[in-house]
Amino acid sequence: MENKIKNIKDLAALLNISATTVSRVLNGKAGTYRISRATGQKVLDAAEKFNYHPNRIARGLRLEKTETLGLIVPDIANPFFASIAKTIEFEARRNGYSLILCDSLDNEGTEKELLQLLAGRKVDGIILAPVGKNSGHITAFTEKGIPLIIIDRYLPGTGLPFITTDNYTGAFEAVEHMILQGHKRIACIQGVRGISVNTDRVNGYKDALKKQGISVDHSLIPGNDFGEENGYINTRKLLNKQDPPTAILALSNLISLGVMRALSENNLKIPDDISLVAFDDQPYSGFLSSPMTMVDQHKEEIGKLAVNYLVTSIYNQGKQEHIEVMLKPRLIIRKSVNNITVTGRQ
Amino acid sequence: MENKIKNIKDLAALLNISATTVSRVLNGKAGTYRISRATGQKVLDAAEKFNYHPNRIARGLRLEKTETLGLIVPDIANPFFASIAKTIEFEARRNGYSLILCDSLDNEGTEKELLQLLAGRKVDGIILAPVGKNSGHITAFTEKGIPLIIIDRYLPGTGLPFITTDNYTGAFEAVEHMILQGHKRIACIQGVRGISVNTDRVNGYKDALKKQGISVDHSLIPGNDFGEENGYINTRKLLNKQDPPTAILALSNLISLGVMRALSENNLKIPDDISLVAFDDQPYSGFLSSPMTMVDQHKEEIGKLAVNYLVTSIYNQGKQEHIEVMLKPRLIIRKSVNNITVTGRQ
DNA sequence: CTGTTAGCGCTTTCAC
DNA sequence: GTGAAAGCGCTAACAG
Repeated sequence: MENKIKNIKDLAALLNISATTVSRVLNGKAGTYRISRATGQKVLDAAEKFNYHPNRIARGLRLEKTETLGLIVPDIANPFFASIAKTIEFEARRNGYSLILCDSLDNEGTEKELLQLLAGRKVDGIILAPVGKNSGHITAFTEKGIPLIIIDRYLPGTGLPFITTDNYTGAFEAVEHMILQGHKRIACIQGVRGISVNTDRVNGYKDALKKQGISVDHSLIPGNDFGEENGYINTRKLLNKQDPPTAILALSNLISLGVMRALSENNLKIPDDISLVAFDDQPYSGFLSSPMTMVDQHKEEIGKLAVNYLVTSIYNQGKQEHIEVMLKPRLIIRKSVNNITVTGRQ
Repeated sequence: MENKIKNIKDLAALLNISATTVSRVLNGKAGTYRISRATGQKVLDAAEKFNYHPNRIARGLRLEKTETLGLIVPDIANPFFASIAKTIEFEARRNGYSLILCDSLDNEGTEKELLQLLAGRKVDGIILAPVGKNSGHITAFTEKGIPLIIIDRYLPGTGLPFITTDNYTGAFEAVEHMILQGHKRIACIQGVRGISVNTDRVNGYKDALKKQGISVDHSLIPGNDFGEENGYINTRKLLNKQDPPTAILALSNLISLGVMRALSENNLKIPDDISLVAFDDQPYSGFLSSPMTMVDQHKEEIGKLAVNYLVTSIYNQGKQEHIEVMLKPRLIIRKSVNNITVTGRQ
């Protein structure tokens, strides 16, 4: 029992057969090579007994594939990306892949380095939730031939395949909901300007307004970051206006946290004093000071589709089909939007 | 520019030098081997120009180290583990390591498989946030010689090194805080029984009670899971008692979400009708229906210490120093505990 | 200061 | 049915 079986040769020597045979059996090719049942079983038993697992590094070198996927997200502590990471890890493993997790810290330079790093580590595919508006480093990278799929955001005009949420519709429906509750002065606190997710949401917001004959007031569309602080600062500014909004659409869950902080500092209650809808439902969304109406994205679906796409691309020797998927979001109506049609409040 | 430089040999051939020299320069050993400035620069320039990065798989095979760390958590979508993963990824990368992320789905069998998987992938070290009470598969595993550190929970009597929070003190101080606010009937909704984190917290709870001369009522210590549902069900049961508690200590953030759900279904307000303190502060904790008083763990510190420990162990050829670290938690007092000393409410 | 050679552990021709 | 030998890309001994 104390024999040190460190590689396939040791095992082969022990059984008085060749490494080749052991390799074949262990890879389930006993049939293909017509290896006798006796030999096959002998190998399997020994591997089991000595708890031998082939060295996947050596295997990777030889096969020129590592059965590893890379995942780059801007912030794994953000519950949105954490949820996505969970389904991706699960799906990857189900398909025999391991996941190298990289956090780009919302920094484009880091993102670029990370792509290089993953290339050096010979991952078989990459799932990227990109940071910013620039995509030069990504398109340059795809020339290396490693399959890559963009999630969450997409980079228009680059031809990079992506899976994302139909953010336009998400915002449109959220705003329409608020309008139906009587709101006319609706603010929209933006995330990073110029990136697809944000642009689409803002456009959905504007179009919903226009459709109802409400003109767009650009002073009601501040902000330039998906973080909490941006929500806080801009809510304060909005509240200081002579004609403050009766409702706010927060373009991320973190922004909504900042909105709530500013509101509570001003002793303003949701939804009595002001209404709020935010993007991306979280487990705690229903338990906030006012259970929050949210635009929910299909995080599971995004993760599944991304992995499947990559697995298929890898199977086809890296030939990537171009796909553009936009999943319809879902408006979860809770209690953060006040109906002001009757009372005419504010 | 269209030369395909796919390995170190190609680059060497192009420059009419040996692969050895290229390797040495690229590994920063030009000095050690007294390689001429001219040659050194030539190599660096060419690598830059052709954007050549050595194949780390081949390197890993040769060096018998992959510069990869494995991280196993029970649920990466749980913000507690997501936060920890973030600092671990950051610290790992800072030390030149990449992170393979594994989610054990709170399942011990999966955890065991994952350990095997990581061993096969020849990670240089493993950070494990274990699932359950059993540790046989872990101690058996450490014999393989891969440095491993336990975080979050610890396994008493196994001699496995760990970094965790002083959960006893965390619970003790939380309960003491509630008692000072006049509470005497304080419930404690447990996570998984028998694991260190839970046991320590329950003991801290009991001892705080005893210290103040309050006897422990075992019917007030229900529960057996860290999830939301457990919090929900047991809160309902507690509320149905003829003598319900005036305060609840929830032993996880997810449990507290379940508590809040049950409370809101019964139209009970925090803290007016019932007080609540929970473990593990989250970004949203301050924005809940009542800003919640929380026992906060030093997630960053845990991540940093774990990586540093592993890096040191690896540096020392896998000789692991035995460490047991218990970080003092911090009670963040917000508004979810009512002072009932004066009114004598309930 | 630089190069030749061997070998990490695996799989895959090719041979019998 | 099975095995010997070559080689994936890299680096460490051993030369010189």
